Amino acid sequence: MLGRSLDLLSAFRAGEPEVSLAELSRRSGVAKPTALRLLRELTDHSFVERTPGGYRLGLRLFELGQTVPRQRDLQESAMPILTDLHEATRETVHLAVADGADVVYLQKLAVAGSPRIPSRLGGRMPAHCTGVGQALLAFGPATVLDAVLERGLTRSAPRSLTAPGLLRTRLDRIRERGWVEEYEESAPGVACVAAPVLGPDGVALAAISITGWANRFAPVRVAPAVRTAASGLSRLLGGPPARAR
Amino acid sequence: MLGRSLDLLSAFRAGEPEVSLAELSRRSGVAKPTALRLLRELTDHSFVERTPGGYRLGLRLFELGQTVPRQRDLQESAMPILTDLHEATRETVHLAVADGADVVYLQKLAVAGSPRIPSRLGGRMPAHCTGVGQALLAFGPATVLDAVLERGLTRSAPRSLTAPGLLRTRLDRIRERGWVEEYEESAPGVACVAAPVLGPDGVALAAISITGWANRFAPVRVAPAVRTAASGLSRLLGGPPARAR
DNA sequence: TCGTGCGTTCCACCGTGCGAAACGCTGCCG
DNA sequence: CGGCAGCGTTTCGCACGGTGGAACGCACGA
Repeated sequence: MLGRSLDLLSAFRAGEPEVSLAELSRRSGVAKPTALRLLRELTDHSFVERTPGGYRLGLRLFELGQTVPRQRDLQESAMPILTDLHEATRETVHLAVADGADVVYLQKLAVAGSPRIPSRLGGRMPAHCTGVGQALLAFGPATVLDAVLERGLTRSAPRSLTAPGLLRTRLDRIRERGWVEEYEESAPGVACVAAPVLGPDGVALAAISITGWANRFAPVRVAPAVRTAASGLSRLLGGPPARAR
Repeated sequence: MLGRSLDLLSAFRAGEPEVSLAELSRRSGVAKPTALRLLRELTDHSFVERTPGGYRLGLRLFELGQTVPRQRDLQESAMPILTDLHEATRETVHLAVADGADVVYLQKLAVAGSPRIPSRLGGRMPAHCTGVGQALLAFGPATVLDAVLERGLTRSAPRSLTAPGLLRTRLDRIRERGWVEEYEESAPGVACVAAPVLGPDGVALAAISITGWANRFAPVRVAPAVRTAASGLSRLLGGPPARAR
């Protein structure tokens, strides 16, 4: 019963104001009578809300979501640093962690006029085709890279890396420099600079990035700011400053 | 089974890095073997994570929490307005909605040096002793006031309103002025100005507030800015501008 | 060394969850 | 206007599966 309920919760999608019971049943594979019963119980606990046209996720999930320690602790420590970086560079700033073969965005400070990049607060993207992801692949636990290679390198943009050998070469380069310069790999026309946030054991537990239009964005110019921000956060979390040459 | 799982999820508290299985069992009333089984299944789906000393809520809940339509749609529309208000006044800004007899904070933009107020993003507080709550009580659906009166008026600060009659008088005054001036009712030394955000039917569906130290905070001075912000958001959401005399 | 409380396993004891089939309703299309 | 498709909901036969008291082994602290 629990498994089915969690399947139902996972059948909701970001950006949909409401979803019908029949559609939730189809997406989750849970039979309609069962889905109806489970959704009623989830509604009683405010995890789901009934709407005229069906159902939507409930406010209770937002409340619980805001108490997840892995997000909350990191985001609280990072916020002043991310705000400074955002004001100093006037570009979109991200904080992300690795989860399986993906990165999950714990914070995103956008800017009016900046590119409409596919990243979303609370959303996830394949690690190999984002700047923060490549920082985590290079400096994070080996399990992240294993997961990426096992799943295979999907293509998010025309210039996404899809060959494992090229990815390894790229990661070696990133380890040398200490930061990532990603160019049109997550979306066309978009460039990104990222740096890892290291924990007490010297392994990356998060990454920070700046993203902007490739045609007006000099990565070499903003890299010092990103690295300073990442080092500052590393220090706050008890780690060494980000390594570099 | 589902009810117990949701009870377990609700047994976690904000700010706790991890909780033991025994403690979760005590708080939720679920027997230890049952709690163990359910936590294992929740861990398999990433709703919960195992830690050295017990368990913590998992990143999946943060992800789902960020796709709750009622929070996401409102917060996305409000963000530019809240950011402007935050920069213009340099005080702490909140966006909240009503839920039962409480308000839930959908957004909070804090300021260095501002009072450490008990509100927390994703957190909830009794509606009657917050500025946003009083705005929602005055201009929101009657069900919110009913819920507050039914639960009774708890005291969050020495100056909290606890008499139903006084609350009604206060709400009448708020309806006349169109905005809330709350003075040390949520926490000592803290003042707040709030205004309702009206939906297409003219009923408040959210509220915006500014909070700061009472000794340096002239509510009459910042009230126009809060009301302008609330009116702007009302218009965006298809409602009339906030009423006032 | 002993006591306490932890996480975990065992197992007897009950329910309870599941989904196919069917129903009544609504909206759309010919 | 009638027929059809798909919806939300109910019924009910059919299995399992969930529950928690008791007990265990372990770790920690006094």
